[in-house]
This record gives sequence, C-alpha cells and structure tokens, in this order.
Amino acid sequence: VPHRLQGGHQLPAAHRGAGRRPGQGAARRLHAQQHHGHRRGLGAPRPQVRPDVRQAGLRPLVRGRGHGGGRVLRGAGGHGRPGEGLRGGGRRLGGGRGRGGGGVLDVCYHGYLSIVTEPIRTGSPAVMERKRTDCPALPPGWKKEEVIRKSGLSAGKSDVYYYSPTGKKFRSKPQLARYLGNAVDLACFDFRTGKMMPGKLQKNKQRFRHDAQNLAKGGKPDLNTALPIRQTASIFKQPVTKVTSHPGNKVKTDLQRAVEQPRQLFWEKRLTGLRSSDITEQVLRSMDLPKGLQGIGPDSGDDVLLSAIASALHMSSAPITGQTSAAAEKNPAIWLNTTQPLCKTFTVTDEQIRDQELKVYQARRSLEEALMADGLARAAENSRELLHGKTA
DNA sequence: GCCACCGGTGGC
DNA sequence: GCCACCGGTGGC
Repeated sequence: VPHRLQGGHQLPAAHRGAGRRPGQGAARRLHAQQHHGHRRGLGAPRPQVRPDVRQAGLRPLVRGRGHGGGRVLRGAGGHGRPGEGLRGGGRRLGGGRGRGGGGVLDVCYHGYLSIVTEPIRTGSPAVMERKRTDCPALPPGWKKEEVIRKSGLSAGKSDVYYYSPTGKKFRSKPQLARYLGNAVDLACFDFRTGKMMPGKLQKNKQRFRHDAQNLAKGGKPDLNTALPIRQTASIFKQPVTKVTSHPGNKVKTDLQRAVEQPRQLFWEKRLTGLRSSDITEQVLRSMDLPKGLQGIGPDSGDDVLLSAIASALHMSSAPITGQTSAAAEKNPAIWLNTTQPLCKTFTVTDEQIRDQELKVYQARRSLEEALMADGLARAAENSRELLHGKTA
C-alpha cells in the first residue's frame, strides 16, 4: 500500500474553463453589446449591493481533523473537495464591520467534519433587500436567495441562487446536483421554490441538451466539447487526451464533475482480474497486503481489496480509514460508507510506515543507480564514436 | 480575474 | 409561450 503519511498532497485547484468561447457569432456579440450600452450607458447605475456573505467575511470556529481513533492514511490533508476551500481568509482582515455574529459548527453532508460558517449580519438596508433565507430542503447552512431583475427586457423576473455553507454560489439545479453528488437526492427538489416536491418527480428538462444521443436520433450534431471522464483511477487528475486538428484550442475541464461521478455500489468488483505487466506482457507479481487489511462485501478477494484501496488513495484526497461502522460489516449493501474503500477499518503501525519508507528509499536508490549507469554508458558510447571519427 | 447581472436558447 | 440553464461581459 502506498505510503502517504507525509500528507500535504494537494491537487491543483480546479481548473475552470477559460470562459469566452470562440465562434459564438459576431452578430450576437454585437447585439449584446448594444444592449449593454443601452442599459448601462443611460446611467442606471449598477447596483452596488453585494451578498452579505461576501462582505462579512467568514469566521472559522474550529480547526482540526474529523477522524478520531487510529491512524489514518493521508493524515494531514483532511480537507473537503477541490474547488470548495474556505473562502475569505483575506476578507476577514477587512471585514471588521460586522458585529460579533455567531457561526455554526456542523458535520457536513458529505461526511467530512468541516467548518461551517454563517455570514455575519451587517444590518445594512441594501443587504436587507436581498434576503438570503434558510433552505430546509438542503443540509444545514445552505441558503437560498431570490434576486429580482431590475432592468432590461426581463425586468421584474427573478433569478434564484443557492449558497453552500462556505459561500459558494450555485445558479442552477444541475450545478447544485453535481456538487452535492449522491449526498442529497435532488430528484424532487424544485430549484425555484427551494422545496421538495414529492409526488411529481421533477423531470430533468434539460437532460438531452448535451446528449450524444441527439446525433443518433437525427438531431443536431453533438457540439459538446467536454471530455469524457477518465475511468481508471489516477493520482493525476488529468482529462482524457484528445487528439484534435486544432491544437491551439483550449480544452475545458470540469474537475468538479470528474470528482462527482455517481458510482455503482461495489463498483470495485469491476477491477477484478486487472494485472500489471511489463513490456513483454509478462504479468508482474501482485502486491501483498498487510494481514490487518480485510475486505468487506461480496467476493472480497485480495485483488479486489488491493484495487479498491489503491483506487481510494488515487481518487480522493480524504483520509482512508476503511469502513468504520460495525453495521457495514454485517450488511454492507445498506450501511456501506461509499466514500471509503471496501475494507474494514484498520491500523497502520509505525513499523509498517518505517518499512514502507525503506522500500521507497531503496527504490529511489535503484532508480538513481540505473540512471547513473545509463548516463555513464551513453558518455562512453559518445567518446568511442568520436575516437573513430563517427558523427552522432 | 472575478462575478453580478441580463440575454439567448433549447426543451418542454 | 414559458422558463431553466448557462454564456457573455461591464464594472469592480
């Protein structure tokens, strides 16, 4: 098992697509500019009102890791998901205007112990206009906001936004669903009202908007340039390599979606039988797992267990603890913690860590020696060729 | 570079 | 025709 106790393993920040998409039609852009000129040029000042959370700053209340008991792999990094860090570290400096408002500590929906903050009320009338209300249909700390459009052709209509406990803004149901993943079922959630509407399942109106099936049905060709999600686990959160005749084009990636892909229960079983092999396709000896590791679930053989743990280490930056609930061992189909691999909770001893460090050290020395030998061999080859008057 | 804001469009 | 969704952009 790879040894990751040094922690500090940070994924790059989520790379958001670089906005402006080429080829959106010059006419359309011109049209838009004229509208903007009309709207803004005639002096209706842009409202200066900002959501209170952005002004107030956020007050982290508790530090620390959310896992007690035993040693966990990847211990140092117990943070949430990419792209959703605590915001407002800098803002806090300038945010002294708030009175000493309260904050809330909560266990977040996704199971990490995380810091949940609440905006400090500013009392400013401008802010009061944009009331941000609790949303009981969502986990604690989530807020809903409705903003009336003040000008333009759609004046009087409104936009609905949601804010996560850490202040991240969401402006559509798909965006919200991607973020919440399996943690909250939004099938019945009405985005506009913020309420669950059981009975009539809110069907996903935009389901086929970016669907390759359109092509098969004789519709318009699929112009979606988003790349498919790489299925195999990798430490490197890289998109699938796309071969294109337009190499200058930028590839947009959506790390959030990559992380939030729904997964089948016991999906690790699909990794059964995978073997690594060398360049002659000779199957390499499989790794041995420590005795303390025991699988959970149907057909939990050692190879699936190894794949499951390796995948967990590669795919998430959260600590790997195994299934900590006793109920999960009895009936994993119901009680499985899907954020953890299919193994019972375990302990990593100091001795195992030292062993692993030694292995890494030895592997590095071997690599170093091989590279040195290779370099020397090349140098010798070059000088021999020079002596015999050849050109490289 | 970010984001509040409104426009445009596809799906219903 | 309505509207959910998201692109684009001016202002910061």
